[in-house]
Amino acid sequence: MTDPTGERISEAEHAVMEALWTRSPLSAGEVADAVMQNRGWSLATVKTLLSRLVAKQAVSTQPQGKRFLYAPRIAREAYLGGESRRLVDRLFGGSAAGLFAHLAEAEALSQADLDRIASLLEELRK
Amino acid sequence: MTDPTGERISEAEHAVMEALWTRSPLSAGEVADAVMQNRGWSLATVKTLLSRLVAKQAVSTQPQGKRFLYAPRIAREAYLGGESRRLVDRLFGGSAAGLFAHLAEAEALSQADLDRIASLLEELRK
DNA sequence: CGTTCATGTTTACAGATGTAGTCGATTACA
DNA sequence: TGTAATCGACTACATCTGTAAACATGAACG
Repeated sequence: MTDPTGERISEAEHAVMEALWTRSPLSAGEVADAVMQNRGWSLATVKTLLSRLVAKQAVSTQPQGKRFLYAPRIAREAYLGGESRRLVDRLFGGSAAGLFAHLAEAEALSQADLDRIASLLEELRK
Repeated sequence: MTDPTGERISEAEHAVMEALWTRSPLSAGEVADAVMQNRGWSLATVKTLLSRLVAKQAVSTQPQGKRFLYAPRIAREAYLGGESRRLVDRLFGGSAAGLFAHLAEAEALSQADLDRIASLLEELRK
């Protein structure tokens, strides 16, 4: 529902989504400003990405005078969930614990991560 | 190190890698047999994917008579690590705990996941 | 020895992606 | 009111991906 068509959002498009999740609605120019700080894109590129996102129904437009204001149509949470699940399914046979175990073994977990996870766990099991 | 060039492995290519991680070295035909069970690929497709993986230095070849035997050049662990890290970096600002929190909130964690993670945690903090 | 089978190599081709330029309409400023 | 700055739409184009056919060649079999 939050992802009507299930169309995939590409890496570059995702950067644009992040801008819109941070603040919206925004005009194309504003999105470009926000995004150009990290990626070095030209305004033209940002406009293309916005069009594609609109086509994918991931972003909605609302006319303001003669311009458009763009806003996300899919929630960040839903996107994160989809991507996370896809990874867990593809690489760890759907087991989130598998992913966790892997991160643990690879020592990819900081002490802060461990503390935070421990407290979340406690929450969940209470 | 285990990924000399850092060339990305695509989704389809990954399926071939899984076959080789399961058993190797294998001839192209054997890979095709293994992989065709899940994906419905033709032998031609598998051969293309193998070539691309060889080009990407993700798979090595060793001549056997007139044909090649293919084997993974990058360890599965390294691949999983790379992909997991990429996701965590891109979507959760590098915080594995962020990913965990998300999975937890999305109720994407089964009781088994929780138990397993709890015991892993205990291990780690001991 | 000729024919078929398996294989690696080459070529193909449509769709997705990254990155951007051009153009016509509009708006806002001088 | 003329002119420059904006903006959306369209076009461009190289690369990557998914999917596969065609071809050449050597091997195995009859």
